[in-house]
Order: sequence, then C-alpha cells, then structure tokens
Amino acid sequence: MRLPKLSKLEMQIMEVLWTAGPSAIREIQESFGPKNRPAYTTVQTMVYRLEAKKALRRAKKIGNAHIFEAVISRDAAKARLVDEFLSIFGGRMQPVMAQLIEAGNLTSKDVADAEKLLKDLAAKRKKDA
Amino acid sequence: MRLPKLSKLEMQIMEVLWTAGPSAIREIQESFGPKNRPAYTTVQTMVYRLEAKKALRRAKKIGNAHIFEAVISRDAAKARLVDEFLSIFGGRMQPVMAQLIEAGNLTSKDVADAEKLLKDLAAKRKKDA
DNA sequence: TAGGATTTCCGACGTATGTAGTAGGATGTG
DNA sequence: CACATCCTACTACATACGTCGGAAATCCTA
Repeated sequence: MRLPKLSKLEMQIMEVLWTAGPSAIREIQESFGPKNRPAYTTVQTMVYRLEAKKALRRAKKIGNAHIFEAVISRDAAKARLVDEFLSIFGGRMQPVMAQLIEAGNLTSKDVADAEKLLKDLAAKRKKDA
Repeated sequence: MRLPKLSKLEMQIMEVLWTAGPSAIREIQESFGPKNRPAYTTVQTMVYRLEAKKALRRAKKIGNAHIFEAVISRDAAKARLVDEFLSIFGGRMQPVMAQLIEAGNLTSKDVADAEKLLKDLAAKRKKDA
C-alpha cells in the first residue's frame, strides 16, 4: 500500500505534521481549534491507525511521549485524493471543471492563476528536457 | 438531510438513474460492466439505502419489480461532492488547481475550456440581470 | 395451473472511520 | 518518596459501506 487512502480527519492530522513538523499527540490535538477539537484519545487512535497505514512513524521519544513524523508527502497524499475524486467523475476533468464553474467555486482569477502555472510548468519542462 | 453524502458506489447507481432514467434493480445492476459487476443483492442494498437517504424513490411497479427514479439532481449531488473535496483542501480552489496541474490532471485545453465556460457564464449572468 | 424464474425483504458480516473511556506505567514536583 | 499528571496501549462501540445469502412472495409461461 504505497499510497494509503486517508480520510478527512486523517488528512487533518497529517496536515499538522506537514506544516508543524514532527509532533506529539498532544500538540496535534491542540492544533485543532478549541471548538471542534476531538478528544485526546481520538487523535491518538487516528495517529495509531495512520501509523499502521505507514503514513507516519514514531520519530523519537521525549520524556515518555512519542514524537510522530509524516512518512508520506503532502503532494502524494493530495494526488491520491484528487485521483479518488476524479474517479467519481469518470476520470475526466472537463465535467469537473464545468461543475466547479457552474457552482461558482472557480473564479476567473483561479483560471488565470492556473493558466500561469501551466505556462511556468511548460517552460520548466522544456528547460529540463 | 437535504443533500445526503453519497459514496462512490452510490454515485454510480445514481448515475444510471440520471442517464438512463427510472430503472429497476436488474437494469441498474446490468449497467455495470460484466467485469466488476456487484451481485444483484448488493445493488439492491445500495438502492434501499439510497432510498432511505431520499436520494431516490420508488416511481412505480412493473410486474413485481419496482422502478426507481432519482430524487436529487446530478448537479446537486456533484456540488455536494465538490464541497466535500474542497473542504479537505481548506476550501480554497487555488491549492487544488495547483495540485491538479502539478499532477498533470489538468491540461491547457481544460483550462481553455474553463475560460470559455466562464466567459459564457458571465455573459449569461449579465443578460439575466 | 404447476413449476421455474424473478423480485423483494431481511439479516449478516468484515472493514473503515470517528469517538472515547480505562488501566497502568512514566514523569516531574513538593 | 508520595502524588498529581501525562502518556501509552487497549478495548469498545456506533455508523457507513460494500458484499452477499436465504426465504418468501410474485410473475410468467408451458
């Protein structure tokens, strides 16, 4: 299972590790807003499961607390999510774009940014080739 | 629950109703390729659950078979999916676009199409206003 | 009309996910 | 050292999903 499927909560936990770096359970838990914060043991359970999925690992120990670090990259995880998402739309981007635009999720600025990104990427690929 | 969350298989079943119109369990099941086709009762179970979620309903009866029809629209369901997806990316399109482009899921043609769609939509909105 | 074919309706089960409590060991402090 | 804390390791449980099997009702056809 090179790229395990991660649920929403699992992604949120990984997000902490990706942005804040190696962290303890307590730190991960507290990174959730005071509002919708899951119980300590809930976070712990998810972390253990992520460990079983090899999405993260125990990096070291400070006192009696384990410090966990991400094993899979943010890009890899998100690419996995995108694939998952696309597969529901039949794997074609066009209907997705249409949906996004119809629903107003995609603005002209987003499209302009996308265009620029594409251009930059094309230039980069050319240079690398 | 105006817009229930639909899983991948549930979406595939709804897709049949959206494209083929009201159908019987058997027809839905057979619309899956001969390969990865779920058992009749599997499809049936999902249909029953979709019924409980009010995503579809029994339209009429032909012989002893029920004919089911979609209650929620394809657009509504897909918008729900998009929201779900976006929430994982923090609700912002930009990182999603970046991800899509980096991963090669989004081509310049897709972006061009998006641009055109946006333009058309803008024109339409102006006219309606 | 009798019997096979088709459907329905229910119940079951394994895995995934979200949620959390408890018991007990490790830690740090007065 | 005695304790209050903190963390770990387990266990538990509900809901959602995907997968069906079995029994009974219903239909159609020879």
